[in-house]
Amino acid sequence: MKRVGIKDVAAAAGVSATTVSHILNAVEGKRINPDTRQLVLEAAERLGYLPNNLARGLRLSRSYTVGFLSDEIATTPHAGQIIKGAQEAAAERGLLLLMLNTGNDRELERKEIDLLLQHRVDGILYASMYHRMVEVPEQLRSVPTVLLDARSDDPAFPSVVPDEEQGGRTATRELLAHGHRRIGFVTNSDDIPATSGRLAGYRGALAEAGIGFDAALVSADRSDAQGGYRAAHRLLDTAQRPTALFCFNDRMAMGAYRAAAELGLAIPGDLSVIGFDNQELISENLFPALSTVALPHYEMGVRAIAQLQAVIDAPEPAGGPRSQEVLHCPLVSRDSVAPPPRL
Amino acid sequence: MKRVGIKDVAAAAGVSATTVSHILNAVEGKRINPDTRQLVLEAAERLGYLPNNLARGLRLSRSYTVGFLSDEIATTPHAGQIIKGAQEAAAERGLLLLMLNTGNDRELERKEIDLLLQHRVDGILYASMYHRMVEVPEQLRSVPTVLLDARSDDPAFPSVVPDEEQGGRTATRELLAHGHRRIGFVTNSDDIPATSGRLAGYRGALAEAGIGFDAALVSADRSDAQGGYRAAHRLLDTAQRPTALFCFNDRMAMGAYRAAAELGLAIPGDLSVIGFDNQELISENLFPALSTVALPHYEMGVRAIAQLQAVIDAPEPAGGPRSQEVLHCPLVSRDSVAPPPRL
DNA sequence: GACAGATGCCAAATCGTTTTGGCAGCCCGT
DNA sequence: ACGGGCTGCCAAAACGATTTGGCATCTGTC
Repeated sequence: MKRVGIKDVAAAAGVSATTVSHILNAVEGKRINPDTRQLVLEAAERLGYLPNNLARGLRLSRSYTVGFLSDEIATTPHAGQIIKGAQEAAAERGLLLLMLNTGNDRELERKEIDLLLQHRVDGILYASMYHRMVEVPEQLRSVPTVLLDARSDDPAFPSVVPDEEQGGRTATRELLAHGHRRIGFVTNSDDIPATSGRLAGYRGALAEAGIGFDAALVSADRSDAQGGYRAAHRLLDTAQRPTALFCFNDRMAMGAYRAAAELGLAIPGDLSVIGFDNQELISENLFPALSTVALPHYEMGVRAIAQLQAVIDAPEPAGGPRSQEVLHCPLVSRDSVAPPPRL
Repeated sequence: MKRVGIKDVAAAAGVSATTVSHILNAVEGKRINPDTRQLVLEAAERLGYLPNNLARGLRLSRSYTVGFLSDEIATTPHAGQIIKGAQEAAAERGLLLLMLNTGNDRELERKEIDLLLQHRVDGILYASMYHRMVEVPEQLRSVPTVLLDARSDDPAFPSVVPDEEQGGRTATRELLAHGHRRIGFVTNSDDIPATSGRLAGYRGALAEAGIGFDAALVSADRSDAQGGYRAAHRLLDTAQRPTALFCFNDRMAMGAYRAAAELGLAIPGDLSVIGFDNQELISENLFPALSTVALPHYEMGVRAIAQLQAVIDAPEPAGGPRSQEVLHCPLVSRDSVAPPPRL
């Protein structure tokens, strides 16, 4: 089952392979008789000709392929949207995504990058499954690379990350807009951009509203449902309990729901809750459905490919720093936020 | 930044490209002086030689690349594990995964397959994000293809799917083993293998235990938390209410939890609940943590690659039917199942 | 009718591998 | 000293596209 090549098309159309190539690639500055063009296009169509990308790539030193290298694809459902965004944006540009994940194994990572280089990828998306600082492997200096949901100290690498601070501000403003003044922050204590950024956003929004920051309203614990449950309990068990909770993520919010239920507090009647991440599996299935702030995963994938394209097109624009893109985190309003109870 | 080629290695080692190729590929039946071999290996290492896969593929008509074509990568977090399994199994064989998703757009799918064929993939994994019957596109007949989490009426395509019936039996047996006799089944009414298979498993396990099937114990609704909530309510509001609930999936189980809470039923003290799918985001974060049956996503990815490899190695073994693999769904025991309450 | 410039096409080189079919030496037995 | 069989290597031809540098043929002008 031999595939048809350019020569088959040439033979069928009665011209040379050169001419077929010129026509199919719409080469500039080549004069082609309209009749011949028609003949060739028809022959190609009829034979179902598909150019062999390997041969093409060999000649052009271009594989039309991009490596997508991520630390852990599996741990979070977000992965899907990032990949989808990158994949669709890539496809629009005629690029295909070569997926690999390293499992945070540095040695494996080295081998995988070698594999990608063997395949002569046009560029690499170095992705993290949660927003963090990374140490970019040396090998990636030799190939166009964009950091996805990650940043490096080295400004030579473009990056695309979510705007955690704006997200935190948005969440807090949403609660303020409903009239809340005592707003608890259920957070965690990891040293990652999400933690510091969302806290900064929380404080910023309070300051805008002329509300002083009260450390007693911030409670940190593990960033899962258990942690959220405990942290929320600590805040709600106080005499002057907050009327609203901003939770670091949806999992912690899920725990806060349970704490509220135990205390007989109705959401959102007695207590408003807002989450972060928009993990639909949780936020849509909780009762009442959880208002939250979404991470722009799809958009991040799209932007990363756009950045990569830019680097590929303009390899070294003066060695200057590359674009560090920060993406907006939109509010997703559901049913867990309402005005505070009347006293 | 020219990459080093086989000729550079040859020059550095003072031999011909032919010899380098023979040595690096450990070609059989070629006599090589150990000293020369050493020399070449060192030169290759020193120069950081990486073979150009495009050139290699062109010569061998083999791209060492596999297409992963799925309908909707985004809708379910399971996707990650399938991809991970496939990716790791592929990497072990020196294969890279080319990811594409069609969004159930038949026209887009056609174009994407063409793209994969242009890239001369060695084979294609045609994946679905939930177990179902599919109509395989004609184009896939010309390239080794394996169906992943999907089946076709055409036995020419090997497939890998989960054993829904065994899963349903396993879940039900777990409840029976704890002493339950009145077991409700919270299910849905879609016409998919999961629905019929899990029901069959439920009935099978009951029969094994000598318990008659009671249609009043089966309640169908939408397959999300809302649906689970309603279906569970219907079962629990009866006079002779079941002591345990087998839920079609973890989302429905999440709804069942809420129904139980409303009725003042403690889990697992008053009511045992078991789910299906093992969506960790839910099952681990519910309180108490949800016992459930896992879909073997990772394993499915691995097996699909193994099957694909088999097809690639033995293109047409007599036109006979290909292997239809059905994978075991293991029990994941957490805290939501206990013996029934004493009357 | 001859010449210049356009027009329309093609032959051959190239990209970096693998693979086929040798070709020199060398050793050995006679 | 000579022929034969090993040993160890290499030259050249693929693979299927793109690109460079023409080369005929035609058209119009004088």
